[in-house]
Amino acid sequence: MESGDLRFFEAVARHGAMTRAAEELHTVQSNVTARIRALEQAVGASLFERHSVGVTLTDAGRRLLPYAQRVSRLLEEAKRAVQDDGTPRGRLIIGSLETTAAMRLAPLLTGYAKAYPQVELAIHPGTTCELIAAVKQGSVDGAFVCGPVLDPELDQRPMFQEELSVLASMAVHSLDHLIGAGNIRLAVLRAGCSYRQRLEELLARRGIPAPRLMEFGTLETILACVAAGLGITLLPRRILSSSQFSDSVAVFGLPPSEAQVETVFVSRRDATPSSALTAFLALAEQAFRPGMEASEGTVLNGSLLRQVGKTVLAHQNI
Amino acid sequence: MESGDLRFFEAVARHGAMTRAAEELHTVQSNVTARIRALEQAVGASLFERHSVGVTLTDAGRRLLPYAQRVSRLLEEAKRAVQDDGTPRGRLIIGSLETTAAMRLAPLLTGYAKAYPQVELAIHPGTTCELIAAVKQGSVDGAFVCGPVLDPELDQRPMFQEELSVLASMAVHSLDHLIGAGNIRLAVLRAGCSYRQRLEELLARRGIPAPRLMEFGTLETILACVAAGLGITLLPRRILSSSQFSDSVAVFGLPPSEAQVETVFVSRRDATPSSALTAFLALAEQAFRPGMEASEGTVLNGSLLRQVGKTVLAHQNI
DNA sequence: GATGGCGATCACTTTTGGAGATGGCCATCA
DNA sequence: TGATGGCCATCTCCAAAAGTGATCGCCATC
Repeated sequence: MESGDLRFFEAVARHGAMTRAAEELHTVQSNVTARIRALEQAVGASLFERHSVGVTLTDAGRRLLPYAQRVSRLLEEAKRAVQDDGTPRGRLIIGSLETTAAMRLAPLLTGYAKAYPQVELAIHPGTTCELIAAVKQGSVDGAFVCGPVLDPELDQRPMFQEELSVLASMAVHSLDHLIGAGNIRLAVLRAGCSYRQRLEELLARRGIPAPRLMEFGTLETILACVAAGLGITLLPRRILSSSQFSDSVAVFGLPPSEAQVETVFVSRRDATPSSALTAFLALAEQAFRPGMEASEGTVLNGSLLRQVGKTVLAHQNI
Repeated sequence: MESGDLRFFEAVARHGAMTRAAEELHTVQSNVTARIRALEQAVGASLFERHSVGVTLTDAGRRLLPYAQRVSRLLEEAKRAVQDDGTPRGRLIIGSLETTAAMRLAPLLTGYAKAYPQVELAIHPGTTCELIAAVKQGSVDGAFVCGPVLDPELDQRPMFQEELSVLASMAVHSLDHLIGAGNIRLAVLRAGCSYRQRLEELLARRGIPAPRLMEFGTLETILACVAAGLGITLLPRRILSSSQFSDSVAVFGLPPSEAQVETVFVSRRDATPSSALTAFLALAEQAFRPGMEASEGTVLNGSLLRQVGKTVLAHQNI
């Protein structure tokens, strides 16, 4: 069994059709057929059921599929590892909740970009769910998400606590009052947003059914709509401090048990982190957890990191 | 980069010479040279330093090597997974401390062999160190070793407690007496034996330097020599109950903190266990930890397992 | 300075993979 | 019910890749 065959296999499985897989693989259908047959012979089991239109995986095929994916990931990682001589370089894609990106990341990112100009840094926004999937699938190297994350495939490092508050228009004088009104709308960033879920749970505990949603593309729009009285939202209180709306929305604190959320940085447990990621983590931990030692496995880069760390720390409280 | 190239690479790295690697790979040297060159081109780094005699890995090569090994392991596992339809079959190699094998495994093994006649079961004896290395390397599927095992690559399941005792000849009336004598010898199974290490620590805590060793191939020889007054040893007390020497050696108990050792079953965390291994674990847990639920991930096989479980339980206290 | 071990290179052969054409199967639809 | 279209299997042909064996050069060793 060769990794090349598995690439063919994976593409066929994904498309459910050899003809379309052939296109993706830049080859012809007869070829795909032949290699799948060869693979089936090599493993001694039939992998697809052939139908008049398309193919579907057999049980054996379903067992093989995750391995095909793991092998190709591993080969990619191997290539990166060979090229990674310890100096951070190449692409580094960091996922982040939009709120985290807005409130926390700017100084860290500028510090990192300055320290490691050879790294092409990209931020990929998303919800906790989306980002966890992206990390597991390998399309981002790591992500700041709403913790705790229990997934055994993922490494989780606590970064900082956020205090969530309910935001409403200035016309709202108390949450009870609002709840009494009965016609609440939630302004959320995205349907899968973890803060939305929390807000719904929070309302549910107070006996209020899940209200209607309004989805917005950006934090600013949400705040504007909340200020205008179109709905309420749940967001880290800190988001207001860097916002023009800090004086135009009412903030309702929550009991600590409901207000405190931990933001964690997750990354694949099984993948050896690239130097670029290692350096990022070192900076992030210095920025967000200055009292802590760098965790085990974190390769420090001597004076450079410490110096950058200080820069980041100085900027942190903007 | 293809898995085939990595096989070549790994063989060359292991032999430190292309010519000898070629032999192992059933091909000629020129071929190996060519494929290594191709691989180097594919990853964009040179992997070996060529010397007049043999080759050595470059830094980049050293980074690649573990991936080469992981890829080939993964491919093998994939093959097994495809062929594994849920019915335990094929080869299952279980590592075990010799004492554990002697005292505990017989009923479990006979029960397993009866329940799953299609599995070719093999027991691979060794010390804790050796067995852990063997599990990590994949040459055994799992092993009973002396716990705790902290290795993050390994899954550890507690199985049972042993009570260690110091064994000496009947002429020895107290340990203090023995220690005073000053000319102790330790009879051990193997230099890497974890019980030997414990015994040395135990003596060290009492201010006695590491004494001379006598190595023996089998438990019976050790016991015979201890009985004959040639030395002392540290072994699970239970070993005597199934031994002809139970009346001819003196047993010295130890305080619980030193006496209690946990035997655990370790297996690779990253490898999906074969059906044969899963079934083995289910039986082992039923045999050794009858009060416990089968742990998560353990696939039970309905009535068959329960029935076999009872059989094993009935035999357990031989 | 002869020897032996080992890698690089080259010309040559064999094997494998890929391309393109064709045929068969089957669901769909007129 | 026959035409159509989508899809897979098979076959032949060709090109690329992998493998072979002979030879050369390097260098440590004796």
